[in-house]
Parts: sequence; C-alpha cells; structure tokens
Amino acid sequence: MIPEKYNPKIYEDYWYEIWEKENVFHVEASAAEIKKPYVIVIPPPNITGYLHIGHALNNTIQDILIRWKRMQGFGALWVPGTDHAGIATQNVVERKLNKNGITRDAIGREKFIEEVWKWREGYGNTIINQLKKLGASCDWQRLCFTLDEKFSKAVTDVFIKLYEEGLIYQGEKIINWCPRCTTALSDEEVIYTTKESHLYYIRYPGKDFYITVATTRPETMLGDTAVAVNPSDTRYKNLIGKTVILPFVNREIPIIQDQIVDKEFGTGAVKVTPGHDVNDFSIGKRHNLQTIVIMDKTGKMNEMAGKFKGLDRFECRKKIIEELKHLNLIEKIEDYQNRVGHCYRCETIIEPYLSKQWFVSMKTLVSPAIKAVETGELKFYPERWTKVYLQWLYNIQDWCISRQIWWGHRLPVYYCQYCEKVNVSETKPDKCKFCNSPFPVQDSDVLDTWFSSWLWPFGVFGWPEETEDLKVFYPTDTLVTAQEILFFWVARMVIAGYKFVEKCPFNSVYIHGTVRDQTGKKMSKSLGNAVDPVEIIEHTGADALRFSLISLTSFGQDVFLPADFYIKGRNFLNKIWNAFRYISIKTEKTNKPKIDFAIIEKIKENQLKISEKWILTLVNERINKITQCLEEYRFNEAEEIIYEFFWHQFCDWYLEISKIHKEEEEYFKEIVIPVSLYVIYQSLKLLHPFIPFITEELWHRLGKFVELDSNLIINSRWPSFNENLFYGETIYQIDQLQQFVTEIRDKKTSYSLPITKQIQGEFYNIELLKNEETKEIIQFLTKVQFQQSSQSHIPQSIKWDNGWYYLKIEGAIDKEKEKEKIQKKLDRVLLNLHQIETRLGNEKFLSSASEKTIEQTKKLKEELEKEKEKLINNINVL
RNA sequence: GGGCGGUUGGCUCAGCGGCAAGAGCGCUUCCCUCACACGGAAGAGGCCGCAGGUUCAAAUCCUGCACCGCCCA
Repeated sequence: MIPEKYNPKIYEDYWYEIWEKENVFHVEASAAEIKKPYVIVIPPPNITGYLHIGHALNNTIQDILIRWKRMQGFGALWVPGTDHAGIATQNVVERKLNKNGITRDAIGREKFIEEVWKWREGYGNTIINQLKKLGASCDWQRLCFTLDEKFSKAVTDVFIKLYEEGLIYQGEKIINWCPRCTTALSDEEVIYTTKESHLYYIRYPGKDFYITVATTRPETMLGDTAVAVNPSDTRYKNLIGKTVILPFVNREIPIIQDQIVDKEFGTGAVKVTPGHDVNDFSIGKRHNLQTIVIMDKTGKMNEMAGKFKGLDRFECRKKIIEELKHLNLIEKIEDYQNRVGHCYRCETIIEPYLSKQWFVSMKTLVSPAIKAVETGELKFYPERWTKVYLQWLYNIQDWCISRQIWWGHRLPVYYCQYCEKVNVSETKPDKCKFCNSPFPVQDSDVLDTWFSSWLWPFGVFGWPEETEDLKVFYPTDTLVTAQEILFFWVARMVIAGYKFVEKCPFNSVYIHGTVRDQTGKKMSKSLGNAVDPVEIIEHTGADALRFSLISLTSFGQDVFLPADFYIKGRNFLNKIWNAFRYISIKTEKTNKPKIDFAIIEKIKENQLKISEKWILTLVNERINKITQCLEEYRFNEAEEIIYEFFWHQFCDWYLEISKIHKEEEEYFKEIVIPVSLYVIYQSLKLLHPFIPFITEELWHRLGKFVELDSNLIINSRWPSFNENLFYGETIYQIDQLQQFVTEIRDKKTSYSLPITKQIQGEFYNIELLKNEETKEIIQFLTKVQFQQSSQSHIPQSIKWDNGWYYLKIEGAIDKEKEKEKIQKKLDRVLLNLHQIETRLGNEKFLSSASEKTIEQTKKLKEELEKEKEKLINNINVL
C-alpha cells in the first residue's frame, strides 16, 4: 500500500545512495567523446562553507541542466570541488586555536598548516555532503581541491610562466591592507559601503597664514608630506611654494599644485599622505615627496606617529581631533557620507597601505577576453552582464596576488641571501642561479586563492598535463554563477583560458539572481537573515526546496524569499504522489501484464475518447514548451508549465473526467489506465531535473506496471514531441467544456446547492450537449441531467453558444447579491466591448494590424457580445 | 558621479506591443465525494509607481521624475 502522504525522508537518501552505487554521475572521457560531452564545472564553494540559500539556488540550476542534458543523451559531466579559501580558512582555524589559548605565531608556520589540514579533513567536506543532500549529480570521483598536488602544480606553473614573460612583477604600491587579517587584498576583495562619517576641516599653520584642509581621516595627517591644491584654483595662487608646519610632528611641508585635486571638495586644499592613500601616492610620485608610513601591520600607530605611537588608528583619530580642538586648529566638522572599504572576509575597515607585493600585469592579458564576447564565442545570460564584464576588462588594474598568510600556495620565489636576486622555480633551488650562493630563502607569502580558482575549468582536468580529460571536456559548456563573482572569477577564468589553453573556458555564462531578504540585503548567516536550506531539506526534503526556489527565481532576477516559500513545492510533490497513488491503486486491480507504451501510439484515433485525446495532446505539447524553456534558462517558466499541466489539467480535469468509467469497464482498463500511466511516465521525466528524488521513487513504482526505457529515471531518455499523439481540435473543445462546467457549478453554488446534488436541465442548440461524448462528461461533472428541448426559447433560460440551457433549481439565492455580481461583470464586458468596437471601427487598425490580430479581435468582439447578452439575460432571469 | 535592475491583487513573484491582466501563499463560502484537507468546488481582490510621448493599439516601447536595491568610480 502506498502511504497517503509523501515523506521525502524515506526516499531522498535512499535514491542518492543508489545513484552513487550505480555510478550514474560518473563520465569517462572515452564514453563522453562518443555521446558528445556537456560539461559544467562547479563554482567551487570554499571549505569553510555551509550550504546557504544562494548555493542551493546555484547548484539546483546546475543540477537541472546536467540532469536534463544527461537525459538528452549527452555525456553530461558536472565537475565538483572546493577551494582552499586562504584567508577565510586561516581565520577559522586561528579562531579555533585561540579558543584554546594557542596563537599561530606560537606554534609556527609548519605546525599551523598541519592544524589547518586536520581541520579540513574534519570539516572541509561539510558543504560537499550538503550538496549531496540537495541532490547534486556531480561526478564525485572527480572531486577537486585547489590545494591538491596536481592543481598546485598548475598554479606554480602559471606563476612561473607569467613571471618569465614579465607579466608577474614585484612592486611597492599602495594596496588594500586588512589590519585584522594582516594581509594585502586585491581590489576585488574590498567591499565598499556608505558610512555616515565626518569631514574635518583642519588648519595647517604657515608663517603668517594658515591653510585649511578637509579630510575624513585626520589620523593620517601624521604622515602628510604636502598640501595640494588644484593649479587653476585662484584662491590659493599666492600660497603655492610656501610651507606649513604639520602639527604634532612639526614637519615642514610644502603647498603644491596638482591636477588631481578637486576644487569642489572641502576647501579645495587637501592634505597629501603618500603612505596611506592611492591618489596621494601618485601625487607623491609626481612631486618627489617623501612617503611616510605611520601604522604597523595591525593598524596601530608606529614610531613615525610620535606621541601617538601604539594607539589604534581609530583611537588615534579621536585623540587627534581632541588635541586639535585644544589647539584651535579645527575650523569645523561636517557630517559626511563616504564610501569605506571593508575586508570581504572579516569586514574590518581596509587600510590603504604602502607595501611591497606581487602583481599580475593584466592589461596585455585581457584582449582575448574582450574579443570573446564581441565575436559571440562567449555569451552571457541575461545579456546585460556583457556590459558589466566589458567595463571591468576595459578598466582593468594590475592584480595584487600575494597574501601575507600561511594557508595557500606558497610563492615559488626564492631570494638569494647574498646577491638578493629573485629566483623563481618550481622546486627549491640548491643555489642561486645568479651568483651560485647556497640557501636561497623562499618568499613567505602565499598566492591569492583566486589565483588558483582562475585555472579551475582546465585545472580540474589535469592541466598542464595534456590529459585525455582535458582534450574531451575542455572547453566546458555552461557556467552557472551569481553576479558577485563576475570579476573575481568569471572574467579571470576567461582570461586564463585564453592565455594558458588558448580557448574560452565555456561558451555560456548564466548569471542567476541573488537571494535577498525583505530589506534587499543579501542573505547570509552572519546577517542573521538567512533561510536555512539545510533545515528545509531536513523538514521538507530537497525536492520541495528545489522546486519552490526555482519557481520563485525568474530569469536572472533577484528574489526576496518569504519564510514559507517551500510550501508550493511541498504541496505539489504531495499532489504528484497522490495522483500516482490513485492510478496505482486502479492499475493493480486490473491484473494486467506490464504495459508497453508502444501500444499507446498504435491505439487508433477512433478508439480514443475526447478526454484521452486531449490529455495526450496536452502532455505532448508541454514537452516542446518545457524543452524550449530549458534551452533559454527559463527554469521557472518550465516549472510553471509542468505544474499547471500536471495539477490543473491532468489531476483536476482529466482524472476527474476519467472517473466516469467504472473500474471494470474495458475502456477504463485498456485505454484510461495506459493513457494515465503514459501521462505520468512523461511527466515524471519532465519533472526529474527539477525534483529528482520523488520522480526516481515513482519511476521505480511505475516499473511495476509498464516497460520503462531505463531502470533509473536519471538514465532515461528525455521525451520528445510525438505528432501521432496530437489532436489539436480537442484543446478548444475541452476548454469550452471546462468553462461550461464551471458556470453550471457556479450556478449551483449561487443557489447554495451542493455540486453533488443531482438536478434536471434542458438545453437548446448547445454543441457541447449535442455531442454525446462531451454531454456525458458534462453531466458527470455537473450532476445535471440535460434534456434536449425543441423550443428555441423559454423564459428563465440562460444563453450559451447559439442556444440556451435551463436548470431546474430549487434553492435559496440572494438575488440582490447575485445581481450585483453580474452587473459588475457586465460593466467590465461593456467597457471591453467598447474598446474593441472603437478598435475595429478604426481604419488604421484594419490597415496596419496583422490579419491574425484582426481575426482575433473580431472573434473577441463576438465573444464579448455573446457574453453581454448572456449577462443581461442572466440579470433578467433572476 | 556613472551604469544596471526593480516598482503589477494583502505577501512573494510571472507576463514585457494586440488573445477580456496571471500564479503560489493568504482571504471568503461550501465540502473530510472511496488519490490527495500538503485536498476539492465556487469566489472576492489589481485604473500594472507618477507625468508626458510614440503607436490604430502600451502593464509591455521612448523620455522625464519619484522611491527601493545592486554594481563601478
């Protein structure tokens, strides 16, 4: 006996295990070559990650694509993996150690890294296991990690190659420094948020004057080496070349002029701190200014800050303002909104910091990536992201790739302790290749995690080895990602693809929306606003989560999730379950051998009744529509089509109509059951990419009744349109029938009559009732016995089609309420009719609109007129 | 400052030149009818942000504005 409620808990893990045991996710290069490969590489979640709702969306989409393509017969490969997330992971492990009173400095680099590996063994696969719960059909045998030996070789090779080409260089620049993580970050790793802050107007005294500068960061004044104004600023003409004395440190600094200064900002005069500001650094370069760094690596003031030494930068700010006030050097303080950069891993405010780092020179690398979208070799869906992508490439900046942390790929750079030259080599050199001195020392920095991730689409296939996998699976097909990592990752992968493998790594990038909460914020655990997908999976199952989530996310659009969003999917699954349950009960009673669906096609048209023709036509038609939607990444539309079909056509109408037949009737056993099973068979296939678990379970159960084309639905063939099962005219007929039935039920309801109450009726000249087949269905569904009348009109009759019908109803009705209801409808019809009539009366419309439109409009007018008459009649009849 | 997206029923979203504005949830009334109350039947509820314009025709295209959100300076 099949239980009444679908309980995902019983089935989800079970089927996932079967899939893994049967190895259905795995694709060999040799096999894929024959089948035509379809490849997706996963955006590697980081090992500290847990599944959040954004992952759930991202991976559900990938899984839909992979399962669909697999069913279409492609060698569908989804390569999974994780990245080592240098900073994030180091932070997590460090915090853990700190709790036990251990610091990383105390145990040293080697021991610390050991600890991180231990942690990774213990927790690093959390998200991988969660992806399995979600149903992700990744080829787990290919699970890749950016710190795997093979992958590491790719990273080192790339570093060396770029270094040798002069595209990687070491330079002293202002970079983004996180004083908490004590490392440099790339521009992309800084998140800017608008903050309510202050603009401080500070007087810098000269000999017989003072100049007022405006700044949001007064504490950096200790590192000032000039004051700058715009050359065209007449206000300060006479001060150029003079000097002022910097308070606290008593440094004499010049007033200079530079184009970069904005006359509109503050007083038009700005302090210049080359050690702590990018623009100021460039001014410093142009004017040969001294560069003074006033903070240490943790954001505390250093000895260059004089008496402020040891203070944290923000404490120092307070202190300085206080003291400036005492000295009467504060002119005013204004409220000011400014954009403040934060570390994307720990949210600490970034310090622009002068530091020696390693950079990739990007300018020469980007042109193939630009060309790729121009030639159409690479397409973005939705297309608008092309512009964003290009914008970034056009304004590309050099990429800071060195990080002052321990967890990651250590730079393959060795410094000679004697000649101080740089040796770059894959393995530790015995001696300096320039001076032959022994013991070159390795650079202590590691590489940016993204410097490994950008190699992902070919690194996972064993590059730089020329593997069979690489040959068959690269380039991949579709990349599915969120817009947040468009620059970080997507653009850089394209660059790397062209540079190292000479091919664009994928041909399509589908960028889905971001899941946000009601306030528009990105959902994340740290914000406490997250809907937890793991919890939903536990309570309601992955299928319900997947279906509901996809249904709410339209093409590339962000989505705000309400807390109970998963109900739609949950209820739908239950509906599918019960529809199957119903057919299953009926089928079991027939005691027939297994059905071969080949016979469905062989059933002659004249053996089928209208309802069977109709439902076969609909399912057939939906196949095309759904396939089309999937091709265009319109997942929510695909779902909506199958949802509407299965629930509101198949269950609400077809199955109800089919109950007209008795179980033991031949037609029921020979036609209705096979047709119903066929519809379910096709529907399960169409649904499988979206809700893999329940469809696999029902597929298995379906196998008791019919010959399946595969033991597992995951390996079955995607349905295709079958013109032998298409009876177009039935669509209109059943549509009319549905309207008629609904109207009659409405009448009965208005008279407070149960739908099940048998009553009598009469009709004259109604096609649906003249046709025996449709008449039978209508009578069954409405519980009205219709007699044909010979009179062309009787009082109290209700107009329909070109005739009328009449119901012998005895019951109470609120006439006023009913009239009001009808009047409202009538008003609307009259309005519409008026619009249509003016349109049809307009010659320009007749001359310029398409024939089809005119035809439709005329038809509409007729329908509206009928409706009008009908409603007027209905009022009069009351 | 520049760019992008959004503004449609109480809520979350579809629809993006012409089929009489749709769905899910919520709401009202009736029904535990032997698949399903995570259900069935019948309903109520929207001048499609505002103002102009293009068009025979605009929720849908254009312009401006307002508000919300995102990205880049």
